Amino acid sequence: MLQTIALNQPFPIARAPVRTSAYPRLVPDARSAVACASCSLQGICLAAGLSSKELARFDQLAMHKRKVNRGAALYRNGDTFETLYALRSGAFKSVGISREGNEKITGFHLPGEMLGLEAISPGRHAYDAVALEDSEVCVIPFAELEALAASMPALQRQLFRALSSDISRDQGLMLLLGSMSAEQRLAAFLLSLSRRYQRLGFSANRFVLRMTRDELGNYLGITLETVSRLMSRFQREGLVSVRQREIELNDIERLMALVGHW
Amino acid sequence: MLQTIALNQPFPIARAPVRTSAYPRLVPDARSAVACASCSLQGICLAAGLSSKELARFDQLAMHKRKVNRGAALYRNGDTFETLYALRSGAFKSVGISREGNEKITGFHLPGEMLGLEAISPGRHAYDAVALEDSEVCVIPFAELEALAASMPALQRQLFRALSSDISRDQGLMLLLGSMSAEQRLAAFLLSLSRRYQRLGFSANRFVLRMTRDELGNYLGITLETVSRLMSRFQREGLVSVRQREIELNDIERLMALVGHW
DNA sequence: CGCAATGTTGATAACAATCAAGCTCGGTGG
DNA sequence: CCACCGAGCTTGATTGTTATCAACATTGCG
Repeated sequence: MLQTIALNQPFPIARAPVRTSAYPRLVPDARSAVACASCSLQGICLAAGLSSKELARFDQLAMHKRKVNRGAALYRNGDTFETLYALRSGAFKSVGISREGNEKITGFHLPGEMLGLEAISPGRHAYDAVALEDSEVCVIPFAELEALAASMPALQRQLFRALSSDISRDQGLMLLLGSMSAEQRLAAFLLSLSRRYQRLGFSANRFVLRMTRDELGNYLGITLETVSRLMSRFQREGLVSVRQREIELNDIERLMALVGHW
Repeated sequence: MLQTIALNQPFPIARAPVRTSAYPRLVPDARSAVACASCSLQGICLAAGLSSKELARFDQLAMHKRKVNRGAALYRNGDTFETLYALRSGAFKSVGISREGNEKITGFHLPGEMLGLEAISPGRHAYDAVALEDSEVCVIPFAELEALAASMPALQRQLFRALSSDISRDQGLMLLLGSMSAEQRLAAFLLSLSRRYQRLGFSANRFVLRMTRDELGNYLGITLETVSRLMSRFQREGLVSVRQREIELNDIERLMALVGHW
């Protein structure tokens, strides 16, 4: 049975341990509901806006769940694309790998988000999706989803929305990578995480990073040392409180000012 | 009547003038065909893969064309989203503008590409689409497109593909912005343009940039001075021949080596 | 013909990367 | 239970890339 954690408090406050595995997993819905109808992410995932009758049919399709352990891949670069995934609990990173072995992280994924959308067109995955902690996804066969969408306008629309918002998200990151200083990038990242956790029902100003400094820097296009220095500086200046991966945002206003209202 | 230009030779070779307006527009199909059936971009745009009967219905939908003069906007940040656009001729940039007035270019668009996809989910445009030269687009009302897609699997699939490949494209740019040196960014950009022109039936190693150094640098996340210096250096090293916006790639192999096989 | 926009090149400065050392914490094994 | 080990994190010193500031060149247009 899954451990219950209180909302608005995604990590224990007193003397919390540091290692990732020591933090409670990111589980928006403590009850391990199997049906979409009783899933806490219903309003966020593809199922949003479906009538109860439609939801039942969609449920059929997304019935199959899959657990992915920390460090394991949901899919890998080169795999043929057959299914989309909806993240139920846990967290993932998307990683591109060059022939030289350089890794580049293009995204972090929280519960309620779809994985695999970028592979529809080429028909193959171009990235690895690696679990940052023990996670669970709903498996959604794409061919059947397509067929269902054709007869269910609300679902078709949700799919378009999901794809479109992936594009928006990426363009936001492009702004970040292409025109912000290291300081602005980190501030923007913390603010964006804050919003995402809030949407999931967690606190907007206290959360636990799911990734290492190395992964974070990789994603932001800066080195892990720079991330570390900036965290320290933000703390010195009273913007945040940092204890390893536990983050508390103390002055969201000033963080936004740093980013400069992009 | 539109001016005819030879394929594989998108700019005149001898003593070409510099200003954009002096170059012939980017017009893959010299005949100003109105129907999709006779459009040279048929294999590239949404209409790809439709039967002739389906094409006729789609044609109805995309019948309306719109001309946009150089410097004018097709849509602006904040506009409500109602239609998608397929670029027939010319070129666009997508520009995000912050409250401080900083501009950030998130994409350049060539004929055959769709504009407006990122606005589906929020229902409003988050960027300006500005014509880099006199251009023409097909106007596609989204609500009707959605309805048509529901009854036309091939079209639905094309829409999914278009959305998905936008995501891929953005992620490619994120790799570029997040983990490449200025030199690698420019090389990668030139190679990517080369591929895109080739797909349109133009030469892969001779083309004309549609944007200023400023816009190019903005897009790549580097300054216009750096762009200029790198162009000069690439030329000194025999990688390319540059005369203002006319580019000839002399050593694609070495350019690819620079980028490092991302 | 001269002006405004665009592009090139040089000198200097700033930011972030790299290299390097040491610290913290949690897991592991004696 | 304690000591040690290693992954992850922090901090400092130095270097290098690219931004910034500045001057000048080119070209197309009015």
